[in-house]
Amino acid sequence: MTNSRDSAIDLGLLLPFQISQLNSALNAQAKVIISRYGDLNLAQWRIVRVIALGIENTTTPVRKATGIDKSQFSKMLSVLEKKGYVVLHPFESDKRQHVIELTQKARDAHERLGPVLDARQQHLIATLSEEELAVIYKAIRVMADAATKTDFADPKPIRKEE
Amino acid sequence: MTNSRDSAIDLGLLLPFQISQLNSALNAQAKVIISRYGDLNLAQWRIVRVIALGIENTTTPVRKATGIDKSQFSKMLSVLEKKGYVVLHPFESDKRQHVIELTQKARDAHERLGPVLDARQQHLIATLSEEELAVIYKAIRVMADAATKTDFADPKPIRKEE
DNA sequence: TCAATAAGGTGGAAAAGTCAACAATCAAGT
DNA sequence: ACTTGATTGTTGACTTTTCCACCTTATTGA
Repeated sequence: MTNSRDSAIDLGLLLPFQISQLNSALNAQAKVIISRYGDLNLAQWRIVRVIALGIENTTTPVRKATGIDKSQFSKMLSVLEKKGYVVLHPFESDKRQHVIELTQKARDAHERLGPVLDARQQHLIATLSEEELAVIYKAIRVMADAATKTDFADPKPIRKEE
Repeated sequence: MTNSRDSAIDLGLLLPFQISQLNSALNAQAKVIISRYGDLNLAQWRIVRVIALGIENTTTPVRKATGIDKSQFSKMLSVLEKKGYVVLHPFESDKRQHVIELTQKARDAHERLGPVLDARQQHLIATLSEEELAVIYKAIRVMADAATKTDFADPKPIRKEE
């Protein structure tokens, strides 16, 4: 399990499969690292990070930036509030939304964890060149776009019995 | 949700995050396609496929090839057995394991779905060149390997309070 | 042969994620 | 101002996934 030679990644199988495997490994790694530095889970950490980086600070944009389902986002946000990582303020421009403000606790957590995760990112891409990274970013965009279609080449229209 | 422009994929954020997003999109796509052709879920389908392709046919190697957690693997396998996709035989070389045999039903399912998923794969990589694909496969290997470490560069040895 | 250790499988609990219904709000037109 | 339709966030039920502790089988080494 800790050795990639055991996994299907070396079997030359299909790409989505390999990406799934890679994602699992990355998730597990992130989870271990994050839990070592506090009591946030991955989703919660991502919310904190998006806000700490100043990317967004109101609910809907943060939710979309993190890619979290709105149901889970609502739950995670209330957990963050309970644990004292965020304070929610009314958002005057749209009273359905909230402005999310990080507490000192959240900023501290971000300052401790951020560098560690940056180091991890460096570690992940250490052996890849700029050009290769550019290819990867492009491929992610292309495939994410292609993944939105489910009705492409059906070899046969299919009538099945069960 | 169906439009990648709304997601973090365009935000230039960290790689693991983007991979996670991509994986979600691919999963959702695969789920739709597979459910259209039968009553298997992704994990079950992968088990069937690994066996149908003749890669492995005993429990532990199949489990490792599919990358599924051993607990879930056990459950999925018994579901497959109940639904009549596989028959389990004792494995004389190691009585803890089983030999997994596909039924005709499973082979039929594989013959129907395989080509569809091949078409999907083609669709996903349609705009990528051979060289780019090679880079991607390499990057997946490299990152999957790098993801097995959790104790690399700690910027500071860290003494934390909680 | 007999412990001791490792590996596989199982089942239950916990966590994460999904889905559908609902109320509040907004935007746009009338 | 009023109505209609869409968006947002919340909640609770439900499903899926992940984690963990236990038991059985193998393997190793006295």
